[in-house]
Amino acid sequence: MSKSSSGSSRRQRVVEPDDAFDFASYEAHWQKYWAEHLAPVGADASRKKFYALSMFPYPSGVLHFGHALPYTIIDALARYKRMCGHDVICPMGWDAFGLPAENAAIEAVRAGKSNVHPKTNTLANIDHMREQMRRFGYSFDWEREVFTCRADYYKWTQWIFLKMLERNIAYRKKARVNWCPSCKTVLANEQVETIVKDVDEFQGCFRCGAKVEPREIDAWFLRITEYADRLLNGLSQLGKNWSELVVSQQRNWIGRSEGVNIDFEVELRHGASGSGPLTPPGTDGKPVDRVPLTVFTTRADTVFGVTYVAIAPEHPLVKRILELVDSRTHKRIHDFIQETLSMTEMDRASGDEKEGVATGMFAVNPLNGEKVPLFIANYVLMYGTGAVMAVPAHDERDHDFSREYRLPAKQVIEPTAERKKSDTGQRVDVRRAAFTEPGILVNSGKYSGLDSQAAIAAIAADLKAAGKGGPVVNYKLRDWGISRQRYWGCPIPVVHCDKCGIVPVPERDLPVELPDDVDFLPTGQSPLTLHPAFQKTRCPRCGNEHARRDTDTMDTFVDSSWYWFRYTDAKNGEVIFDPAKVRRWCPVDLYVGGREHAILHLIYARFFCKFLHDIGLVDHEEPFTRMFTHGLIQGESIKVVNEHMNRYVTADQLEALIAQGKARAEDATRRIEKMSKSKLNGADPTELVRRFGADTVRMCVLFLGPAEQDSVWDPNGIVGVHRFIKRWHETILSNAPLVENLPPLAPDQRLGPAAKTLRHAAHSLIEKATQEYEGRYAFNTVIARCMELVNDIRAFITSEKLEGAVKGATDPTLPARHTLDEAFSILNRALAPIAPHTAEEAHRALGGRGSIFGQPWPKADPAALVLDEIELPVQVNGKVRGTIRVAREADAKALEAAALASEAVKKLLDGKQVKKMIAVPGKIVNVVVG
RNA sequence: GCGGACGUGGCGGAAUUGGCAGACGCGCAAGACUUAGGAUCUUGUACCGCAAGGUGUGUGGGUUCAAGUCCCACCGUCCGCACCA
Repeated sequence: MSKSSSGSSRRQRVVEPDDAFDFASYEAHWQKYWAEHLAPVGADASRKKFYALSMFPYPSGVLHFGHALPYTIIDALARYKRMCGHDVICPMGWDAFGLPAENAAIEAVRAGKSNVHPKTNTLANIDHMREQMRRFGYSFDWEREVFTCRADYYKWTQWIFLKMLERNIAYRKKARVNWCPSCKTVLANEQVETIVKDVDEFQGCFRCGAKVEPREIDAWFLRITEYADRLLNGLSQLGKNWSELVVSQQRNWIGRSEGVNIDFEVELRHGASGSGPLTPPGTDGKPVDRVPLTVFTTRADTVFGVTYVAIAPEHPLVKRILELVDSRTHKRIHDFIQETLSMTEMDRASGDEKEGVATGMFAVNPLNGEKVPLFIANYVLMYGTGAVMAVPAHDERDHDFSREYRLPAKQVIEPTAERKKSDTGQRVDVRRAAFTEPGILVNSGKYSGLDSQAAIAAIAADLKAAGKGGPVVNYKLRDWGISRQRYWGCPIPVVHCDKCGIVPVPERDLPVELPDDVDFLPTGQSPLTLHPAFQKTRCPRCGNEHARRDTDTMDTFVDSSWYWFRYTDAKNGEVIFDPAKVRRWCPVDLYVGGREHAILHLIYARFFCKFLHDIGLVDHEEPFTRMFTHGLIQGESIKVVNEHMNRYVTADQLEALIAQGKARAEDATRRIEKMSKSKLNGADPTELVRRFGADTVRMCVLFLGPAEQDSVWDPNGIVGVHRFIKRWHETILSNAPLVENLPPLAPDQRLGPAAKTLRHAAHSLIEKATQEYEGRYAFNTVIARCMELVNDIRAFITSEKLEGAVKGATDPTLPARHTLDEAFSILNRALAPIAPHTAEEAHRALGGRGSIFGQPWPKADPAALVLDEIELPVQVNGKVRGTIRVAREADAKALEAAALASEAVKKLLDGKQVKKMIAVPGKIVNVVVG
């Protein structure tokens, strides 16, 4: 209620900028100037390099707010680094393969439109977006531009694939994959996400949200698991230069766990029945074989508490069991497996019912010789070995399952003495709940009395010695399936030959070009299958005329896993890149991008970098020295639900509806959500650039809040920033004559107190701005300080009465004018990275030649940073009661004296005893009275 | 459940090393200029109180001369992962 009433009072107005402030023409002028005069990159190898990179976009057709923030950040920092004298590259390109273009084309074909080929569309989108970027004043190095959909790029994507094939990093296998029935293609595990719709929770496609289905399919995989440990170790080296969020998510995703493999032995019996007794010895059926069954556990210390063994429905042993069990059991197992496997692995995981079937077989515990029943259970995943030793007493999942099937729990761990003493640790009743903490072993033969950690080590060592297992490391990370049954992607450069099998396309025949004339309407099989001329080829090995090309295309994440290397040598037609150029520019010094790529793109990119390192192409292992993850700019959506309607509206529409009596304020629900067309909560950055200018929009997205935090776009908030830009511009333009052709200061001309204060403000701004641009990236605070300086400057001009005075060497205001001149120059340079057009304009207005980006970044003068006199707070008993003005270098004694002499303290002291005084020079004085 | 982030005025946020909480901006209020203002400028604006003064950074404790900041316990919000044995 209070929310909706405050909402209706907060009127949203259409704010139009002042016509007299002609930012549009000067922005256009400077954009043209930069295009013609930008200093060539890489001209001077003696300068320190800086590689500024932002994630390249998918060319969807329009630049939206999701782009404005990262590109503004990267452009501001690139411009800053150039001013600092670095040799900077800040390239841009296009992640141009992918489903949206293909889907749009399909839609258009179905709607009967023409000229909608994904290629045509994509290239048109790119031209449009490049132009939008120019309007923002982004100083990207367009001569390095890459397009993943062009053969001159994907030739090298294919080349990397061949290198991976050579090294057995790429391989083919039949696998259960996630199939998106709507996109009609395979998704990688990382591309499947949990979707909650109404009350339903299911595994859906990260792109379209459709429920994914499992499918068995022959597909190409990249052996990223081979790199699991290196990917993990690399994370710790990145340290504080990567956000903790990304690092922990990647760590989690790799999911390293150290444990022990233990070989149980299963007695296979012919005619075994799962309905038989569950306690050993199982005697139904005839023994036919004994086979090893390896389980993986992180809690080998609980091995004496095993009361059954469970295997995953996909476990290879299941087939053998089905051949042996009696017909009733066969049917039960068969039905159970059918049911379980019809779900995706992740759906299975999200269900909470633990179910399973007894096989009638028994497994022998290698450590104590006990025979325990063997189950097939839905809660066991094909992780580790796909088999677990179940310990209901010390594992919650096993405990749940054991209750369902009335299996015993046997306690083998006791809390440590220390744990028993604590308030939560004394009572352990394994019949009621599993005790999952580590502790001291009991009922565990010779291991009894050991603590968990020691027992795990001892048991692992003994198993190893006995040849029945030993320590192992497992990962959650799976190999990366890259085959996609879609058209608009990079063809996989292999040939299938009936005689030779899979044959790689020879390097000299690259690229395998994606044909244009393909019927790409989705049928469930790869569109390239329907293109006989593409598919039919000679086997490069045996010359067989009836070989077929692979008709799948690669996951587009492959394309984007190496693009930043190509930027260093984008036009090279001979090799993927000149290693010397990569040595010059890489690793990337700063990579800016969204959190949505924390695991997908960033882990693939790191993997590719390590691979290219291994084949000797690059000499570093981590591609991005610093990763900055920016927040999302969200919008406030308004949904009106009443008897007339149930839909999203804009703020203006809501107002109109209320005025017409068609809605009441309380019918509206406001929510902060990701900007989207359907929710009408978006803002079009290009439209805002037209109305307010690029500098305003650039500054505005940075002023919204700390760049790594999500923030809400407030359509009214832009006016404050726009006003500031105008004020800054106006202040410089109208006061430029005050500092025109200043004669030098004579040695005896000194700054007055106001000038010293202004100088102090200007130089501390340099310190502040430098610190932020160097790495803290709290641009909002830099902007705030610049606003303050403009306010200070204006007040200074008024208070020093600079306007009226005559200029000349004898002008008494000359020192003040010099101070003003310096403050102007500092202000302009501090703002130049963020608002480059206005900074250029201001620089030019003050008589500057060329571009402001030819100017060096200012250095703070230490002398200006210290004031002669400072104001310090005085506390009495910890509460601020007043201030004192003291000399800058006043020591503790002087501070104490000044404090005692101050009115505030005298008044409060009033005869009371001073117990203690704390005086911190330069900070504070605290008087403690009794 | 595990992991991460966060909690400060009407709002976005500042306070980086324990040292004047609320910078800067929005909004709001009053005034100036103006034919007009949704332009521009000036002033005010954490809360309670006429005031003196008091209270105040999610809650409760603690350390300290001094805590938004450090420690302990809790509450809440958001995000990610989630039967990984």
